[in-house]
Amino acid sequence: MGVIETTRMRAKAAPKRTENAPADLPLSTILSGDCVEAMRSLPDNSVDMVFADPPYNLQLGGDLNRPDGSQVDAVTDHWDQFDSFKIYDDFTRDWMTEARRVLKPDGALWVIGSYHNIFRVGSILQDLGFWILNDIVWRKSNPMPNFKGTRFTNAHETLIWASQGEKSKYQFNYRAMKTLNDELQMRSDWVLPICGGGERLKHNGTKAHPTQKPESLLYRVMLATTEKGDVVLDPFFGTGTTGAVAKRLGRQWIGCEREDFYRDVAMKRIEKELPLDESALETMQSKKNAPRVAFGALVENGYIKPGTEVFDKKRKWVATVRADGSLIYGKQMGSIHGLGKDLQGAPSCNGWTFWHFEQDGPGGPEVKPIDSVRQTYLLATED
Amino acid sequence: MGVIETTRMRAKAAPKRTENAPADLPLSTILSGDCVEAMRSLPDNSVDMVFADPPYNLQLGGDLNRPDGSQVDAVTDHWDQFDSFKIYDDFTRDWMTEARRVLKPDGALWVIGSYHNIFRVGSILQDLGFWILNDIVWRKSNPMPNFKGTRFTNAHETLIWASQGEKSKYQFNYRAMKTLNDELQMRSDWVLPICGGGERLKHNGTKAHPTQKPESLLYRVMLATTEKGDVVLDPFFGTGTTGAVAKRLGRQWIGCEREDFYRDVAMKRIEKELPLDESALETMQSKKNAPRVAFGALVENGYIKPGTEVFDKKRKWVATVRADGSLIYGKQMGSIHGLGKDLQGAPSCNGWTFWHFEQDGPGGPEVKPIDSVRQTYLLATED
DNA sequence: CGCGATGGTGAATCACGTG
DNA sequence: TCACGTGATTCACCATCGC
Repeated sequence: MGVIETTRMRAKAAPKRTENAPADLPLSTILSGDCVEAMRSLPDNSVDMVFADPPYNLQLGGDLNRPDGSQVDAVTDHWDQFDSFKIYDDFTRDWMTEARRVLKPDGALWVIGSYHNIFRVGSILQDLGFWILNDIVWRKSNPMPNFKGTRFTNAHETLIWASQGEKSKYQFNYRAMKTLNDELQMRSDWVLPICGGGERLKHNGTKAHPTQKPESLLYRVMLATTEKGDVVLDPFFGTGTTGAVAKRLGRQWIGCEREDFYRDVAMKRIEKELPLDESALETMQSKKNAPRVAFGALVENGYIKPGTEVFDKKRKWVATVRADGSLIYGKQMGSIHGLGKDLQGAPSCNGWTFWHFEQDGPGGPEVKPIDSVRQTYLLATED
Repeated sequence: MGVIETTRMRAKAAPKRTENAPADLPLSTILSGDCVEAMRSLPDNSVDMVFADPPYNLQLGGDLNRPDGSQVDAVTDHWDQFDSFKIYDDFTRDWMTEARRVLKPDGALWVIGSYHNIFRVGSILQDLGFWILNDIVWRKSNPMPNFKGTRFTNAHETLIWASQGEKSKYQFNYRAMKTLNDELQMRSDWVLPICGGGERLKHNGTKAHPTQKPESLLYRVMLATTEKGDVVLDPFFGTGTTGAVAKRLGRQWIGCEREDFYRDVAMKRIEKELPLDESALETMQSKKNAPRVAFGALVENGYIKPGTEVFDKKRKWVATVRADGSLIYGKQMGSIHGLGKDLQGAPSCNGWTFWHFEQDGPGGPEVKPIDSVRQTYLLATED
């Protein structure tokens, strides 16, 4: 599907990720000049993530004044002026096409925008074949009020997270996000303060860049969808928030930035940044990443004896472990997963958490899921 | 600006609004058949607001099961099936063009969608010449989780509020919104629960419509951007939430709906709906222009005595008025808005209508909202 | 009547490797 | 490309029922 015919990146096995990026990548570098030209110098399929904070195409009519008469420092820099939607759309399609080429087949794109541009960006991204995974609302805890009282306070910006295609094996650190959110799934609305205070870069007393993003935003983006050592490309580098957070989190980075002044500010900023040490970078891992253990191996190795009785939480079914690691219940038999599935009449079943057994504990017999034995086995057999 | 040349509706003085709609408008009617055809029967420049909840084009894969094995009842209805983005875009452009014609020059369009369709919708709306005023995020307080742990919980939907053009004199009831939001400017992110419980329409025990919207959402939309007597058109009427809320708030409504069954359900629903009485509506109307009155001023001026007991309609909570105009309930205290909000656990609360008190009347004690005291105060202090 | 346990459900682009 | 086996995975709210 898609209006525009594209070379759809098809599903492939996720390549083994290493901390070593291709030797010809200009890591920790801010490329100068137009970002499309700059990206052309990068090889195909070479970066793990693209984070883009493109110009917003703000259409502010004249100057905006606060009630006290002071003027709002609006985004009126020359790089943000576009004569029409068409020019903005062409610009968007250009940089995004190049970003798509540089991105690995299983890499992901993040773009941030406001209602002025995000609908153009989202549509074009879909037309190019990207597959939207989530739209994320950055809900600002301290937005600028609507001084004139003519609209709702514009209190959020929108991010789009997209993979190269529907079947791509994108990276999502589910467990790390759940941990970060107090053991609840991370939602699509993030409450974060805008960039200010000491974090806001100043030059001669005024803000160095009109739309500097908070580091907390990039922190969450990278923690959620990259691994240590991954390469992050930012085509609109600005003052280098992406680079600073990447360095801190042990990710590699490449930036593109047209303005000499911003490149200067960004490089100085990133040089000052200190990387977190190894132990701090450890995040909660999903069970998906653990090596697979066959239930039969536990029986073979004596962790569970043939003849052991296993049962579900409510003891509705009590089955017996056989020497080959299969279970038997009356005349029905099967693997821990298959038998659990059949007995419940469910579409599927995780036998590791469904079946329990009794074990002697300090205060008498204890009931534990058989998964606890697997954990013990994994610890004991670690290199 | 705009890719497509359109007849831009230019700024005009807002026409004097009356409660009498053009005589040839089919008010309180659900037009049958395709919504584009149905709208063709309506005259140019005749409705004050269009609220549209079009199909989202979800593009779902196979079945989805919860961790407990139960199956998610997905939206797989034929009306949500489109073969390509191009077909969806054409569909969108068609209904929106017709809606634009029917809409008055100073009228406004509201559209709701998710990331599947909202970027297409937003782009096309801009191409047609609509001027986006806000994008509003409906943050669901109780969304469905992401059962497989593959993405962020999709916890919001997006609404776009747009005028016919940049210079249109659209309606925005700033003060009503501020009052509704505990005397803070209403923000672009609204926390509201999804439609469930007694509000969710059922047919033979199952939901009558897969995507029924909560009345609170439409309530806020209409309270913010229409006046009493305004005509609201909903091209995707479904079970008639727009009609029901319009009737309650004293707005006129016209719906379009293809499915006989939904039209039946909607008509029966709206017939049962009771309009708010004049005084309640007058109150809301007057708020827009009324000078702001602090509850504390009423206490200061003796309209309400400190120590007065105030309570919600069901008398679940009985609080006491303190000298500074704050309320106290047990150990909790706050403004009339803040305490009401906290006790209910609601995102916001209009204390003026939430809290009531007893007053001696001709036939014994009467229960009145504290807002009635504000009205008395305003009358007494007029010039 | 209150309280806890239990079960149902909502606009959802919802797994992955092996053969 | 498809079929198959393994196995990872949920939050808030409501309705019902038992005590």
